[in-house]
Amino acid sequence: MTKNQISGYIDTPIDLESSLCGGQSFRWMIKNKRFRGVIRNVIIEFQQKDRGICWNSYNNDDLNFINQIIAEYLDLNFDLKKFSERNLKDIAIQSSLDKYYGLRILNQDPWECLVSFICSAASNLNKITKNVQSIMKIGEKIGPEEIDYIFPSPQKILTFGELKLRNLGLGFRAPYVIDAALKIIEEKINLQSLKFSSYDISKKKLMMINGVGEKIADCVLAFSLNFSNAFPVDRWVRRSLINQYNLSEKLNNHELGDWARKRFKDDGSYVQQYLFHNIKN
DNA sequence: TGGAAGCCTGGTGT
DNA sequence: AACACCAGGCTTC
Repeated sequence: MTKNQISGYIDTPIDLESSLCGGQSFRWMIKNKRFRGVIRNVIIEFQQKDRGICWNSYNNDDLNFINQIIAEYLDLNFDLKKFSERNLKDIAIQSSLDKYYGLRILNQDPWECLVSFICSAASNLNKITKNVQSIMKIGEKIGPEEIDYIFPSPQKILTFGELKLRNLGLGFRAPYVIDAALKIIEEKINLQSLKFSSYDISKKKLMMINGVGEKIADCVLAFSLNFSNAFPVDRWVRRSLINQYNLSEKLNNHELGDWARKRFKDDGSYVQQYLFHNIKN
């Protein structure tokens, strides 16, 4: 038997709290200042340490692989310093950077991300987390902790059924999750392939799913499909845009999103998260 | 074609 | 204590 447990250190500013538990992902558990979760079937723990973070993996000891999936998940190729420099004159972005420097856009599994944000409709962080974590437990348990599950496949969720999803507390969102699972099983949508389509086409495809409108589609595009120009507009970001950039209350969320995508381009997803955190907390 | 009601349900405020 | 009201949105009318 191998030990299966390895660790490492990443010397880059990463704010674990805002990145992992700030509303992009809902499956990280904090215990003794350690953030535990599952990335690509590998159980990982992160902890803030000195200028960066340290990590442990528990069911995989392939160092190259772990380094690679962590770098991908935490978007380590994105240069926050340059991001800040590009937006030096933007007071709203700078004031948020002061507080949340190290907040990063995650690269999550698209299926898990899609289900999570379908659950987010008219909900709140606590409730979404409960919903997502109970769905997660439909999947395979791979470790001793409460959080150590592989997120269930579309087929598994479909088999589990709408009624039981309702009973987990999803409410009116349950049939939406089922519709998403169905469209993926029937290959009407291939989430992985969306990475290689344009922003507009990928977004339209996602919005074919019942319960997925512009906001949820943008979240999935930004937080799991690597579309850095995606800019989800919820009521908080709406308020932030109107206040900080002096925009009219009369603009609807679609128009605000268009405005932001034009203005921030490939910084969009980062700008959105920084504005979101700054207005919420 | 825009705008508001309705949807599940847990949490918060009164 | 019980009750209204709302929440990181979408669909329907």
